[in-house]
Amino acid sequence: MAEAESESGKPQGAGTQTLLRGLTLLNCVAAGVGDVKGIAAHLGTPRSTTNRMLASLVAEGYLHHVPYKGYLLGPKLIQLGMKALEQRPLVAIARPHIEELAQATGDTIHLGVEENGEVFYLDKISGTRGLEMRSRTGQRMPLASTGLGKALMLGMVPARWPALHALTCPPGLPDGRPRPADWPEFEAQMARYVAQGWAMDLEENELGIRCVSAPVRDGRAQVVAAISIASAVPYMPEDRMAALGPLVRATAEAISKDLGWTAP
Amino acid sequence: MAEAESESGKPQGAGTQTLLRGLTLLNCVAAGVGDVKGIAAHLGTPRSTTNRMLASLVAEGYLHHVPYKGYLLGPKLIQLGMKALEQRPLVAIARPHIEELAQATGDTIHLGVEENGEVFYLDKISGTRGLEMRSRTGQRMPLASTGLGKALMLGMVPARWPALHALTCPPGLPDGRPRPADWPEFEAQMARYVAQGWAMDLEENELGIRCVSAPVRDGRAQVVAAISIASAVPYMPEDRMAALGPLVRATAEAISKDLGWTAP
DNA sequence: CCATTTGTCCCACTATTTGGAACATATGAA
DNA sequence: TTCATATGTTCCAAATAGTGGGACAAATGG
Repeated sequence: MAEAESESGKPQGAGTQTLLRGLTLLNCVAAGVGDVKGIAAHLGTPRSTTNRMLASLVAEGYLHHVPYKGYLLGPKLIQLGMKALEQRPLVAIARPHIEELAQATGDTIHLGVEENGEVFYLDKISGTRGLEMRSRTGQRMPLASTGLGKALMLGMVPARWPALHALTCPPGLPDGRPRPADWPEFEAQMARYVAQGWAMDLEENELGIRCVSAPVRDGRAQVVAAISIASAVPYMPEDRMAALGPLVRATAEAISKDLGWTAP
Repeated sequence: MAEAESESGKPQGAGTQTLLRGLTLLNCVAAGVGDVKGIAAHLGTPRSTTNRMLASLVAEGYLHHVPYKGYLLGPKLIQLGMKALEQRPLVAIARPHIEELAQATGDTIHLGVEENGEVFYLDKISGTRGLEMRSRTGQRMPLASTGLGKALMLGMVPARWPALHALTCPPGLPDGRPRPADWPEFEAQMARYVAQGWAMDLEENELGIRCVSAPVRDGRAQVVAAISIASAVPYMPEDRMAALGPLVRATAEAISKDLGWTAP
């Protein structure tokens, strides 16, 4: 079984084939592939091997099994996921701050970090305005089109901006879809955001949704996360955004202080 | 390596040692054991094997690694956990529990969620007492007059109760129709239900039908559903309801645990 | 500075996993 | 009903994937 080896002879994740296969299987099911045949196809394993793993995962509660119907992610994964959130000190530390912010604004608050060139949503407090945002904890989004993402980009060297911007706006993208400004203007905006210490998202990720955001720094002054206040356009006129900017920034700095950061 | 085999000679999760070990490892970390030595001890594996698995899990994002500090659950688990919540086939999960409850009581069992200020029936198991209830899966009912609804209301801020109560009892409602108690008394009842963790419906929705109910919570301790035991008055004297209360509650909590909820 | 714990390699041995095959059962469409 | 297909279940010889001991370097924390 010739496995993919990158260039030199290092067999990436060697010595744990069964484990990695099982985890890939879980991702398969997470992606919505719930039938044995489909799973076996994705994994490249024969039916007998696939069934053996499925049975074990079901027995341990990592999968749900509806006989002759299909497989779904099980309760044990919910438990693990929740624990994973709890264990992130960032989430625990930021909670009280973003709760206060949610209270004060009535809008939806997000907490996220950068991961592999994307935003990773770590926490969300839904606003009290009745409207529900599509965003979800555990979700990923592009950096350049989201408020959170732009705040995270404020902590990177500007040299990385073009690539990230391009990644969000691939050439030949159909019109009519929300997207960030084109490059030269995008760069100008970012420069302004750096200067003021907070960023904006003007319906660039989702039509009708605007937000203001700010970066969170750790003890080494590195940007490690970002928070944002998001709401529907009617609740987010220009002047309100201008007023909220310093507020997100202050909250982000409060969190940063809890992480050991000290104001310059 | 004598593995635990339950009673007869069937080796429980055979053919997936590495996978199950890896998952046990994740649970280890979830339980707060973040050092290699501790993990190896819990698993009963030598350092070399333990490290190999750890490295793979870190590489795939299932664990966080702070070198020479320890291991924490990783972002991939947050993703999977959230997906699991989305996929949560409430009905499938609750089924075995409510079937058991139906078996034990012989009464009609309902499973429902809140939707737009109403109860939405997701599942129903008819009782074995010969009488058939009008309720149907997919049906909607008021919150304040049904057992399910009141259990769902237990998870809301009490500030929402008056509106929901009023919605069920519009002014000028003709007499003789079943209805919940008038406001001050209704509130007193709800307070008692909150305290005991389960609710009652005394022919408030349908004459001749009484039921006891309890809320079901998810991993975030949010009330996401409710279950109820319903039957005709002759089968539901006061003292039986008092006895069934703790039973519905226990069943509801069993379902909650399957959804990732942990007892406070 | 020392005592521990950890990260990283190596490698011979074998227990663990593999995957083909055959059969029983359930599902859904005709 | 029938059929065609997908699924659940078991077996077993082969060999590969995983094991675990050991030796070394590096980092930690007192």
